Amino acid sequence: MPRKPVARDAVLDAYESLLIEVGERAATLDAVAKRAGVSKGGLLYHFPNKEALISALLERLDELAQEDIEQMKAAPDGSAAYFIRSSLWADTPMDRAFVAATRLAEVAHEETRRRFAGIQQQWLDVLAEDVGPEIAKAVSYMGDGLYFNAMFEGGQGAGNASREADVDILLGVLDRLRK
Amino acid sequence: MPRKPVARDAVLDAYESLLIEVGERAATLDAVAKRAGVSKGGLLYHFPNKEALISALLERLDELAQEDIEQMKAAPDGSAAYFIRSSLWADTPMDRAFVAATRLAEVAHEETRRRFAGIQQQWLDVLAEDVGPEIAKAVSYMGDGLYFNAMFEGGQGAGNASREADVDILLGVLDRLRK
DNA sequence: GTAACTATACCGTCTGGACGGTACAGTAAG
DNA sequence: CTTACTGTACCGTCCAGACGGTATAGTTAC
Repeated sequence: MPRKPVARDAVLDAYESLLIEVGERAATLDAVAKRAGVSKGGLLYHFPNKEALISALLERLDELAQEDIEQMKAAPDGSAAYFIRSSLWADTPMDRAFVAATRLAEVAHEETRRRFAGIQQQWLDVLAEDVGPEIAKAVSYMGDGLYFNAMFEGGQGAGNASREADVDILLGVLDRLRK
Repeated sequence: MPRKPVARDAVLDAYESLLIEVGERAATLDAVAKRAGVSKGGLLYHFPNKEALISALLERLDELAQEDIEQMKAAPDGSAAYFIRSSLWADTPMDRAFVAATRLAEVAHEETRRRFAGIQQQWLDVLAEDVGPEIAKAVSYMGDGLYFNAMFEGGQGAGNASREADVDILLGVLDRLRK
């Protein structure tokens, strides 16, 4: 069999990084190829057009989201606590895929928006099992807020320490609500 | 005296609308001029370049934010409740300016990000006076979450009715926290 | 086992179109 | 006469995508 397509993953990773760090506008095919250490021709060999690149990213997001939801269900201190903790930017594969996709949703990319809605609904369902539908909503919005802020920091922000403190505060608030 | 510069505001409004509906990428100068019913030459008469257009938008945002914070302080049922209610997308001038500016922050526009951080801090301070620093954080993140979702609906979303119900839920949760 | 061939995994260059911005001549209203 | 535009023509740059070429790994045939 022929050699493995090492470039494919490199390109996807590079696209993700650029979306996070410099936004959709600057994540051009040239920039992606350069960051991935691949020629533009090579990039287009794997992804015939930009839409294909986006599709692959969304595919990856879906996979990671499914894994995440499994872990959430199995979390020892409840899915709500897990959810809040995991909404903090921690540079995990899931975080990266999520924030990268956020950039696309912002640019009014319909397919991306639909995927997001789906994932959010799944999260909400799992949360509701843990804390009931009302608190689930509150927790869900807090998590979104955390992501909203992570967006503005464009990757490993300086405000990481203070955000960690915020997560502890939110977990405290959650405890108060549980009673 | 010469006639008033009616085109200036029309251009700003158009830019705002396009940012909200189709994102930063598609909000080109040509598109803005067309939406505003103004020639491109006319647009560039008022705003010599795109950066000037952005500055004017941020100026408008700051003005509206100051007004909003005043109203928040004066809210009869407390600033936290006011904040949650006002975080729902209601197509107010403030909402429009805020979400439009969000689009720019996403594209890593530094000045916009700085302005956002400032406004958020002011909100947080006012909230803390009402409900204390911990709950203020929770409320602040819930509000951000609400905006985060408004972004994805790109203006008057279909999910408006269900979002209104969510606001009621969040207000209920807030009441539980207040005790 | 080696020559002929095929498929995969790339590289590098080019082009057509869009976009930001300039320039400038003209017009209409106060 | 000035302000507030319209309209068009144009330039430089950037970008998505097309295209032609190359290297190498497996496959078949003898």
